[in-house]
Amino acid sequence: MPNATDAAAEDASRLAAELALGAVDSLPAGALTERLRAAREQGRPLRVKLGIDPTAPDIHLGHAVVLVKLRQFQEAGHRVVLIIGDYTARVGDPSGRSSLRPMLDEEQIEANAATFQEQALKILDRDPERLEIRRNSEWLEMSMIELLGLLRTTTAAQMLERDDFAKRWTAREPISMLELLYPLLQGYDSVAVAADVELGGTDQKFNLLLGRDIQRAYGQPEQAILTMPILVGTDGRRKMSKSLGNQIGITDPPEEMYGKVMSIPDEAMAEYRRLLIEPRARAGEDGDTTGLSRDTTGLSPRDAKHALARALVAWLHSEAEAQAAERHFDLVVVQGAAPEEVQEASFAAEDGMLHLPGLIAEEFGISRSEARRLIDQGAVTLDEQPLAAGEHDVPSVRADGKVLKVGRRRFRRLRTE
RNA sequence: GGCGGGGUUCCCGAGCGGUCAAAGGGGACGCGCUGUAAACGCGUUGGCUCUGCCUUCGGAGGUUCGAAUCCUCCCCCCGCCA
Repeated sequence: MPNATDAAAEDASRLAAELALGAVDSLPAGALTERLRAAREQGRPLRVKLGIDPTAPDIHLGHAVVLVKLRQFQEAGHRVVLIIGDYTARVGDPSGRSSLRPMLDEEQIEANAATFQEQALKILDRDPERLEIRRNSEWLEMSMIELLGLLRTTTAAQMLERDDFAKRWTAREPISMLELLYPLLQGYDSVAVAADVELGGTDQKFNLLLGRDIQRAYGQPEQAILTMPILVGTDGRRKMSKSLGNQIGITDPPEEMYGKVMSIPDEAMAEYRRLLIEPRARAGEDGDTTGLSRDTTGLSPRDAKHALARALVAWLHSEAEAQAAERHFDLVVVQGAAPEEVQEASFAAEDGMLHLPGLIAEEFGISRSEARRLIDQGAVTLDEQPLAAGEHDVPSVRADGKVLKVGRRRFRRLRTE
């Protein structure tokens, strides 16, 4: 016979399972359930922490994986504490990379922090009951004596447990003091906001767990942690990251976003869908009326990828823009035709001739040499007619009014002055 | 403090007196193919007034007919021992 307490317990564990869906790890076992139960007893929502360092100006789909999960917590009535790591960004976390990243100056961090916040709100529910945004300079701007107190919580041996540190240590590669300090500061963030749960990518596992130790040292209940898979970038192999140039920014313009999604390898589609589309479809908040984001089983890979691209653009922009982006893709990329709108470029002819390398270099910001090479490689056409190798000058009458196409996606409509 | 390794073209990395605008890989770009800006194949990848000329191999000088390669000084990075 289940009494009220048992029923509540069962409820908490069911909810925990649901919230952990899609996560790689929910640690330690049972912790999330326990935190849920404790919060319920105290009649308050969970405080779910995510820290993002504004080291790059934009949020990409890799970040979005975690943000989508946070959104799920919000939908369940909990409170997200988003920490903009304006202070930690100056330290540089090496997680998942093998070298120190450069320290950023204040100005740059400030600019990044502003756009980060704005972009995160595209995904999160901004209701102040559900969202608290903090900057860790609020508490990390601490005195030396406080810092010493923090340092006391951890040993060098503990730090060297971390995988990337251990590797670099054995390989005799440099490990900076700053990097060693980073996880402590992140852990202190958890203390400062009294986090019940902290999310992060799997590369954050060590830092997240260390946060528990630090909370304990400060006499706080320890946070449960949830690690989310690292989304692969458009190359389909390495993690999505700005510095690898394989990222899809959540504010990328519709056409660009659509194209980038279409460029991911087939094998990566399922992961994108599972981490970005399905959680929202389940929650019924993706605003999708076409059903495109739901079931793609049975579709050809091409159609499935189109559906994915469309769903993502519809999510981060709008359904109308997604449709437009799809048309643009079919027209320009698949058919290789000029887009509906082509920018004009006027030119002055000399002796009735147009010198193309000069014009191309100017219009597209490349060198004349490169422009010449493109012509010689048959990459330049006038109204679909390829220019021959060495055909660098053409009679202006042959160019006037025509659509100049350079490579696959650069177009201009030519006009004589 | 002592010893050693290193700074090369977008990135990694070879070169160690001429045949070097400089191997190889990555990336990017182009063409072909294709369901796709996937995969695969081939090609291009310093600039220019382009069968030649100019600029480039941490910086400044020097040796030489000739230097990324040798010498001097300087700047920067890294490891080891203490």
